Amino acid sequence: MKILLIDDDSVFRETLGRSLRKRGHEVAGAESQEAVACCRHFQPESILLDLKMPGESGLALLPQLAEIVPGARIVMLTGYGSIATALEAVRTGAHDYLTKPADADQIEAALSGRARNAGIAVPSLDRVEWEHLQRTLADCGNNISRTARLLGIDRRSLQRKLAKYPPPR
Amino acid sequence: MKILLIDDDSVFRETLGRSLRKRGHEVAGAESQEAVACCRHFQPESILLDLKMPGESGLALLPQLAEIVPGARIVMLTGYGSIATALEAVRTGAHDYLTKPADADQIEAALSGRARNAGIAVPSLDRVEWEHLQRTLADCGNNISRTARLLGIDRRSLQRKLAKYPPPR
DNA sequence: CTGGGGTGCGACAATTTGCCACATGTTCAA
DNA sequence: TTGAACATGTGGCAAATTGTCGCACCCCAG
Repeated sequence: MKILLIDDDSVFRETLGRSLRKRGHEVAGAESQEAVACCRHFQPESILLDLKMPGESGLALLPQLAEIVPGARIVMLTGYGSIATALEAVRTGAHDYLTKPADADQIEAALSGRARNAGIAVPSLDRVEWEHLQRTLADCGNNISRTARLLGIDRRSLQRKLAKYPPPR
Repeated sequence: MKILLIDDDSVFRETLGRSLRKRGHEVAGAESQEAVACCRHFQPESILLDLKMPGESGLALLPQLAEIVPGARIVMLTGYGSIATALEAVRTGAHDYLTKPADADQIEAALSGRARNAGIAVPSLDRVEWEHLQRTLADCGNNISRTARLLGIDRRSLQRKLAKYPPPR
């Protein structure tokens, strides 16, 4: 399968690209800038599109890509998910939506359009907390003080949480 | 606008129905059982469908309703929200997806297809924890031990949380 | 330059958790 | 009927987390 990875993080593109090639796919990578051109040349069957990128938002890119390769399966990827953005993505034309961290298996499944996740695993309490926290933090433009106020916890506590989880991921 | 409310909670149907009628809509309500038949007779333009119902899941009902009234706008409603279920709903044919608690304004907006969004109050961390906890607990048939295991916390801690929050709320 | 915000961090008391134990219930199958 | 397996309610305690203050430093509009 011809897959195009669009993400401004080159390390991520490389890592994921390697994994997908091992599985027998033909992979190309691109930053948001080159995305449109690259898509035109490469004519991928599947596209993995990062939602949050410095330059143009993945959401803006989506319609353009869909026009260039109408048959391609487009999957949005984002660091933290919210239902609102997921719906937004799907409405705009995405076929699926994933949140990081997503392993190569999940990504491949989504790109293939294979049904995944029959059983919706119940996330742990910590997991839920972490996701909500990340989402809110992003909404606040990484403003820790404001985030803490919104979440109703002390800034110090937020700092500690942030300092603790990140490493293990 | 002709609106059909499908939810097994009659109180909820009544309350919401009243609000929507005040806004000048023609509203009918139905339980999951009667949903299909009711839909056939009423021929609504919009349908609000509860995702989680005792009998048949809203998800199962969705395709049937869509067939009966192809032009209707179908909005899923659920007590908790997860990206996975939201996508599932949209993939199955829903036009939008809301999570309780949703006020009449939000619901009306969604049913009308108007862009809503804008001010989605950020829930506090405690609030998120509480909701996820309640939802999981319900999934486990109020089995505290199992819930605690799923959530990755100690049974004792869960008990204490349950004992603490309820009163104020 | 000054005040208002934001960030990072140390310290300490107040809470909350994790964990074990024990006494009852319930349920199901031998 | 009896026993094993599992659920629930509680008590107790050490360990971990949180809430709060305080202080130093940055940055930026006034």
